[in-house]
Order: sequence, then C-alpha cells, then structure tokens
Amino acid sequence: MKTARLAAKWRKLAERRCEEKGARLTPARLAAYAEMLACGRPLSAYELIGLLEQRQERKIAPLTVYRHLDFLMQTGLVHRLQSTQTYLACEHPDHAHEIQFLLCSSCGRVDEVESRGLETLLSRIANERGFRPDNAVVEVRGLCGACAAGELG
Amino acid sequence: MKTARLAAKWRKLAERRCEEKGARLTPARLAAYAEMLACGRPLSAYELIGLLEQRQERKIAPLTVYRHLDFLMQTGLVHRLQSTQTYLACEHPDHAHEIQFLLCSSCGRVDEVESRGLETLLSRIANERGFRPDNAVVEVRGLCGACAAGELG
DNA sequence: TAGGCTATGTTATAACATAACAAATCAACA
DNA sequence: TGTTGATTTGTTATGTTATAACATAGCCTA
Repeated sequence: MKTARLAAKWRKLAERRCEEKGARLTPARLAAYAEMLACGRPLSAYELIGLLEQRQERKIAPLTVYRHLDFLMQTGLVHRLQSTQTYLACEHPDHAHEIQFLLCSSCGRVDEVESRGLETLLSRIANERGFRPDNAVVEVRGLCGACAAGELG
Repeated sequence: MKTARLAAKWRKLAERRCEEKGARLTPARLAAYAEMLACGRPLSAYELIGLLEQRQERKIAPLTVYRHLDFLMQTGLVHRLQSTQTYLACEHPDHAHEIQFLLCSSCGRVDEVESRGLETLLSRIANERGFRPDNAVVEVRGLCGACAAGELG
C-alpha cells in the first residue's frame, strides 16, 4: 500500500501514543493519519477518501475512513472541527490536552491553541451556573496574521 | 395556517427585531420560529420539518425550512449549535450579542451564556497570535445542575 | 487449531444541506 | 390602480456528511 511520506518523528510519536493506550496503529490507520498530516490543513472525510483513493489507486468506502477517523480522534492524533465538519491532524500528539482553534476564513489554515486560562474561565462560568462541564468546543473564526497583513497591503 | 401558540411577548420582540433590520417576518418564518420556541430545546432541521408538517398537515420541503432558519439566524432569533448540527430559538432576542452555550448531555437542554470576560480573553488569545477574530463558537458539553444532582441522588 | 477479539470490506441507507428554476407575493410608485 | 421589480416561496433534483447491518479476514492466545 502506498502511503504519504510520514516523517519518522511523527510516526514515532503516533506509535508511542497508541502503545500507551493499547491501541493498534494499523497500516490503514497510519495511512489516513499520514495523509492528513501531509496535507496540513483540515479535510472533510470525503476529501480524505479522495486523497487516499488517489494514493492507493483503489476504491475506499466512506465507512472505512470514518472508522479510521474515529480511531485517530480517540487516540488524540486527530481533531474534528465542529464548525466546518472537517478533520485535522493534531500538531501536538505528544501530550493530551483540551484544544482551542483559530480558523482563518481566508486561507483555511487552522492554528491550535492551548490556554489553561481559558479552560479555567470556562469551568468557572459553567460552575457558577451549576453546570458540570465535560469538554468544550472553542473555534474562533477570523483572519490569520498573514492574511490580515495581506488585506492591508 | 395553524401555527404553534406564540406568547405575545415573544412575537413583539421578534417583530421589533425584524423591523429594525428591515426584514420581513412572514407567517411562514414566524411559524418556524414559534415552533422552535414552543419546543424549548435544540431541533435538527428535519425534526423541525416534521413538527411543522404535523402542525400544518402538509408536506414541507427541506429547502423551505433551511431558508427560514437562515433568515432567523441572520435576524438573531435563532442560533445554530455547531457541535450537534441543531438549531435553537434564542432566549434573549431583545439584544444582539455573542453567545456561548452549555449543552447538557443527559437531558439535552441548552443554556445560553453571555460572558464579556470570556469574549475579552478569547480576543486577547487571538491577538497575541496575530489573529484577527471575527466570531467564536463556544459550546460546552456536560451535565446541567438538575441532571448532575439526579446522578448523585 | 479452536475460540474470541479486533479490524476491515461491502452494500445500503439515513441525516444534513444546497442548486436551479418557476411561480406567487409584496412593496413602491407612476 | 396597474405595472414593475424585488423578495419570498414552491418544486424537483442533487450534493454532502455519516451510520447501519452483516460478512470476512487477520491476530492473539490458550
């Protein structure tokens, strides 16, 4: 099976991550992860299917890819962006964490942010209302630095 | 056309809101809004179609309802929950604002929150990274007070 | 190698959302 | 009041996202 080239560093991190969880990083799963990482931007499930089909020169059923995505999300290697229904390879697979995202409306790039302060504030807001938070979706849409600069120039 | 009963107070607020924007609150749009308000919890577009069809005893095309939803979102009478792909009548249609949501995993109820502090912090986080924020999706999943209490008892 | 578990394949379908175009409605104004 | 132009709604079709149900294959281990 032809797969996207995956830097050894990333593969090691991914393998370690899966080992820790007793999860099996099979070739098909790795291939999906590698493709996403190579792409560097969020992909819809069907875009990913297209890329994998091209790479491997065969048909792939949607369910197959959704299963890989589920696995990769459970292991923390991939995030789902709720506001765009797309999936993104995690930039920091070496540690578990709550994540917030900055999505650029112009170039489509997504920046991952990890703010303890924000998490704390969200917890406080929830607790004040008697709400016991489990997890938070935080996705900010706007213009990234590069695109904002471009608009001015 | 039979529509859900809509308290005069809400209708007034909705009408004023639309007038301000030069938007036409037609019977069909009002009917969709009334149904959502009567329901009191988030609805998928297709659930809403089902309710409206029952109420009006006729077929309604998905596109029709999506158009109503778009209108109601633009006028600020309805919010979309990105993480569940559902729609919710706004609890505070009397003023424009950024909103954050607390979604109960158990009973499905959603609480709207308006925290200036959170908005400020989000802006700061974005700005520190050269990102110019436009709008933010904040949806916290967890257990509401009632359900959390129930789990203990 | 038998048994059970996990992963994958296959086919079909459910759920969510929009495109393209026609018909009806409404507001504004000559 | 009738015409015009814009907005809203209806209709049919289709595109996009996601899951169900069930069969097969590979893997571990006793």
